[in-house]
Formats: sequence, structure tokens, C-alpha cells
Amino acid sequence: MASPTHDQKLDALLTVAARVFAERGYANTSMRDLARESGVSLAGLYYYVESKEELLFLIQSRHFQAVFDGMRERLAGVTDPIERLSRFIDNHLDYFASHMAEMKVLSHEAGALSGDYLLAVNETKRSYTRALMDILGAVEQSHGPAHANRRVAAYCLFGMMNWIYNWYDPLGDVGVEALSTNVCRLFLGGYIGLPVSEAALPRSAAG
Amino acid sequence: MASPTHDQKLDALLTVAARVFAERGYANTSMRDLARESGVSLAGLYYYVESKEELLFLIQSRHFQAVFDGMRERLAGVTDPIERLSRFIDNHLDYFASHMAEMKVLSHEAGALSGDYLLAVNETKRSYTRALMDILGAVEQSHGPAHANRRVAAYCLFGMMNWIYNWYDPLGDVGVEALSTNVCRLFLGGYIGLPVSEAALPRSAAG
DNA sequence: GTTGAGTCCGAACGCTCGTTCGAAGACACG
DNA sequence: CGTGTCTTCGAACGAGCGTTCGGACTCAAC
Repeated sequence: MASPTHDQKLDALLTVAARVFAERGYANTSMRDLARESGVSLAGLYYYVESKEELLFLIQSRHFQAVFDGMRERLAGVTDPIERLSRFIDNHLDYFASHMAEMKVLSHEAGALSGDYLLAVNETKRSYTRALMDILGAVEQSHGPAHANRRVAAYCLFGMMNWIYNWYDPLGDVGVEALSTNVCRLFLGGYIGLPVSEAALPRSAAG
Repeated sequence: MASPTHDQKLDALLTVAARVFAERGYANTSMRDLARESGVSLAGLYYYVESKEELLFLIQSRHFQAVFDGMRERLAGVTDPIERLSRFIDNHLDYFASHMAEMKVLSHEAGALSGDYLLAVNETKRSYTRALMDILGAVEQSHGPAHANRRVAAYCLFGMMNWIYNWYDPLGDVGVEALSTNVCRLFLGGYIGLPVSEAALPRSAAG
């Protein structure tokens, strides 16, 4: 087995950092904490990363990009608005549940970045929000006027999905599939007043 | 005009602290920041408060209790489950919108407390969650089986409501009444699949 | 054996943190 | 005036922070 490459070590460092940031919070985590937990010396951390803030940025931007790319991929070729929305939700929750620490850091430490780091992440955020709003527009076109303001509904959906780091346990008795189904039903039922058939839910559509 | 009493000065201090905590985050706010912004000397702060953490605790516990008491009051004598749920939501959002800084501190800095402080706030949290779950149970009894798991639905609703500090501007073009109406419709429509009539919404019921 | 790039670290720098302490001003009461 | 309580603060304490710097180790290339 070859010794890990530079990039692999950085990845491992980011994984540790995400876990510790999620546990203690970004501001309460010291570089000495990260050194201890990653087995690297304090000074050694700076060989892989320019600053503590870059560490946070790399966690946020890489995983947000992964969510974004996954969404693009799952929507490719899908035209039915309801199914597009279902897949959007499913992709988000899927990634969230399998990367709880990183996504908590993304959701909870949004205000901890500054300067160009903040601008970069906010740009992705804008695109992602736009994508959801476009889907909601298409849903309205095919299913008549919505029961709620589109922008409010979009942020409510993000609220439902991003809040889960406060309570959801991926290993608990509610599986990711059930969670996704529940959120899809809740949101779709409320937004267009349509009882969502099983067929429209992403899990059964994918299976 | 009489000079402010001890309690009034503490209240003013808590208001300033909530604003600064909301802006910069609890961990990134120093007692020196609070001294500067409140016009009190650094040492002077400790005449009103035992520690920085007690400051956070007082903000969280007082305002959470206010939300809780308001909820109790608005539900008193109301028996229709749908209206109870609507009032629960309306009370929450109403208080949130008129105390954005304090509620952001309550929502965002939940993990910053420790020891007895944490236990006390968590106890209120448990009661509050229980209250919502009970309402959802009653809704199911009167309107048939829900379209989503009760516990998941409860946390989704909290997610929608508590997330608003990330995007909502009480002075923007979406008023609190509209926000509340939207959230009620979204949630009720999704949870029991019932198109919510205007009459069931708290604003019209109260007017 | 020497080079040179890649990797890692002990020790330190300057700074900010939450908190404390002793003293001083304000002010009512005798 | 003197006394005591309430209120306020300047100055300092020890601790921890993010970051830097010079040097030392490894190891393939020549």
C-alpha cells in the first residue's frame, strides 16, 4: 500500500476538521484541537492549508459543490416538474444524511466566512436557490397557482431540509428514504395541494 | 424621569448583547465588544452578570419562555385542532419576527450553552416540542391519518420557522401576517392534505 | 555523496480572551 | 459630618489564540 498522497492527506484533514467543527463549532475549535485530532503537529497543518478560514472554506465549497453537481446529475433529462422537485429534495437529503458533519458546517457556519471565501460560497448558494425557484415555477405552470408565495416556499423547504442537523439521526429508526418521502409529501402537498402519489416519489421512481 | 433601575439596566444590556451575538455570533463576541456597545466598562458588566455564558442563558431562557407563555395564552380555550395549530405557528412567527436578534441567538446558539444552563433551556424545548406534537395528534384524530410521520413533521415545521433568521426581513415586502399564512398553508396542506380555508388561518380568526 | 524538492515540527511571537480585584464615586440615612 | 450600600471602573492576571520561522528529516535523481 502506497503512502497517502498530498491530496489524500488534505482530504483526511478536511474530514477531521469537519467533524470537530460540527461538534464544537468553528469559532470554538482551535488549530491545536485539529492538530491533536488529526495526528499532525500544529505547524504541520499549515503545510496543507493557508489558514483556519481556508479550512472552513474548503469544507463548505467542496461539499456544497457536490450537492450541486449531484442535483444537476439527478435532474438531467427529467422533465416532469413534480419529479424534478422530488429529486431535488431527495438529492439534498441524501447528501445531508450521509455527510452530516460537513453539512452541519455548511448550514451552521454560513456566517463564519468572510471576503472572497464568502463571495464564492454565496455564489453557489444563489445558483442553488435559483435552481429550486425555477423548479417551483415549472410546478406552478403544470399544476396551477401555488398555495404559497414562491420565495417563501423555497426558503421554507430549505429550512426543513437544513434544520435536520439539529435532530436527525441517520442511524435512528427513520431511514433516509422515509425522511425524504416525508419531506416531499409535506412540501408538495402544501405547495400545490396535491396528494402526492407514491409513483411521484423519487425512491419508487428510482427503484 | 427616574434613573433606570437595576433590572432595567440588565434588560438593556441583554438587548444589546442579543443584537451583537446575532451579528457576530456568540463565540466571536468578546466582553469588550459588549462593553463598548453598551457604554459600560468591561468590569462593569460583571456587576450585572456572572459570566458571558449567563448572558447567553438569560437571552435564551427569557425569550423562549416568552414564546412559550404566548403560545399557552393564544391556545387557551381554543379546541379546534386546526385552529390550535394555526395559532401555535402564528405565535411562533410573530414573536420571531418582532425579536429577530434574540430568536436568532436562541436558534443559532443552542449548542453554546453547557451544564445547568443547557439543561434548563432543553427542558423548555422539550415541553414546547411536546405541545406541538400533542396538537398534531389532535389534528390527526379529527382529520384522519396524516401524510407524514408526526415527529418528522414536527421538526420540519420547526425547521421552516426557525430557519427564517437566515433570510427573512420583517421590514421587507412579505409582512408577518403573510409569512404566517404561507407557513400555515404549506404545513397544514402537506400534513393533512387539506386545502386550508381562510377562516382557519389565525389572522382572519383573530380579526 | 550531493543535491533538491517535499514533508513535518518545536518554539516562539504578538495579541486577545474571560475574569478578578481593590478602590473610588454617588447618595441616602443617622 | 460620618457611615454604609449600591454602582462603576482602571489595571492587571493567566491562559489560549492563529500564525510564522528556521531547521531537520526522507528519499528519489544524478
